[in-house]
Amino acid sequence: MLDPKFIELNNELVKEKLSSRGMKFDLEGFNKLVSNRKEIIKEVEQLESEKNKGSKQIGKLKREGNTGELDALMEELKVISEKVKNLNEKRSDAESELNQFLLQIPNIPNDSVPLGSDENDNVEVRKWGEPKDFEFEIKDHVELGEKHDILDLKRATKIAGSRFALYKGLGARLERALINFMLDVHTMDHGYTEVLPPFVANKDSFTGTGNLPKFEEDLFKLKDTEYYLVPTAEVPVTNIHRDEILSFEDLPVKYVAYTPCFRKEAGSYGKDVHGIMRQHQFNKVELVKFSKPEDSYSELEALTNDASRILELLELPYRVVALCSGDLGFSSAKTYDLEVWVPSERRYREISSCSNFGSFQARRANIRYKPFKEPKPSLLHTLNGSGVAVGRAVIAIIENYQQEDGSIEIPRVLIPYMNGVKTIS
RNA sequence: GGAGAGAUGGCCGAGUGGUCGAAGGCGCUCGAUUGCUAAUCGAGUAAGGGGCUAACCCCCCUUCGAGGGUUCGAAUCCCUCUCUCUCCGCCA
Repeated sequence: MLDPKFIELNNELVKEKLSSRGMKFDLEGFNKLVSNRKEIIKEVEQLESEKNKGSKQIGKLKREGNTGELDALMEELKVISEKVKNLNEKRSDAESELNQFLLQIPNIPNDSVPLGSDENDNVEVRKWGEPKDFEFEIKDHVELGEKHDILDLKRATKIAGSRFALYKGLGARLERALINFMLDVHTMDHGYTEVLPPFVANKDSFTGTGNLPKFEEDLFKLKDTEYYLVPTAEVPVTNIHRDEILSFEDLPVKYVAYTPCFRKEAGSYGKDVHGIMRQHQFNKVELVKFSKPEDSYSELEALTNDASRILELLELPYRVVALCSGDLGFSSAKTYDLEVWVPSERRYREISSCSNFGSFQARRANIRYKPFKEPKPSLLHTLNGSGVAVGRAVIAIIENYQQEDGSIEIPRVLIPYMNGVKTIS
């Protein structure tokens, strides 16, 4: 959520920035809502002040035993009280209208974000590793997965439906090995604190991170409850500190969490129907940071590096892409995508998305910190990124590490996590 | 699932219709003092919103788990909900 005061003071900038991400900002509507709210507040507060004074007066008169003017005063206050009641209803209407308006508005892109309208305008920042030249006919992860009986998509469909996976044997172990490997690297080398959060969260949490109210159709809601399955660990982990005030000394706070992620993938019909690229349920190791505002962009660079290091250790070719304004996620001020090389598609595919949300989520979720030597708490900045998506890492490993005989080598760093298994054959 | 108790400021905790935004304590900040990481004394110490302002000061409103109600007036009375704790039952 944007700061209404900031919008008031910078409405041209806001308009321009939002249009860079393809959104038309209704300035007139906004101004109307704001001034409407202020007017009502002024009026109601004046009446309340009158009411309070009168009530105090009554208390005083009663104590003094002076009952002469009581009835008249009480009658008068009754009228005021009625007015206040009515106005307060108007006030809460005005405030929730403004709130609803603000909740629909995406974050403002940072100045460093390249301008553009869609993913074709994203900018490649750097590349690591070389896509391998295979001297034989390669197979995709589905074919290889079935061949070695490590991936059983047919039976997954029987159990649940399409877009679900059943890992078996060394496939299941590979998934688990990756999770443990990633958690170890981020906790031991990168200084993150491991958390294991609930896999469901409530409405307040989803509103805090910006998934609600706008994106309810992407979520699995549990029937007859207020719970939703988490689409990413970002939701429960960012909400760890909702409605809290942290000390500047504690910042940055860095968490890493493994969770499964549940997404309806509404609107992606026909996209990535083959294999496990796009699932209703997938595993992910997520990095989340709470940072001082002045540090958040350097923290974003660091976070992106922490995520890329996983790919480097796995020796998977990847590139880093800066999302353009038009492709930016709703809550994000700046995003880098990490894209891993997928041989069967002969292109890079997203495996991690690292974002700085500025104070956008912090305002919604009311996460603040006490700055050094300043009495008033202020909003901190939140960041997160996948470190990395486990299912897609499995695809990348299976395909990039395939051998001519159809066997799959295990990346060196994973062998200890695979109990010494070096090849799937 | 059954029975009971509770939720107050950063923390602990008093407060059952008006002088309560809230005693007292801890913590923290500042000052004084003692020859030395401590003790003692004094002062200060919630958040959000609105107005004024260049900014501060100041003024006003709201907030005692959340939401409603009664009342001129609610931390205090009534209703609903959420959460926590204790006992019993069940259980990975």
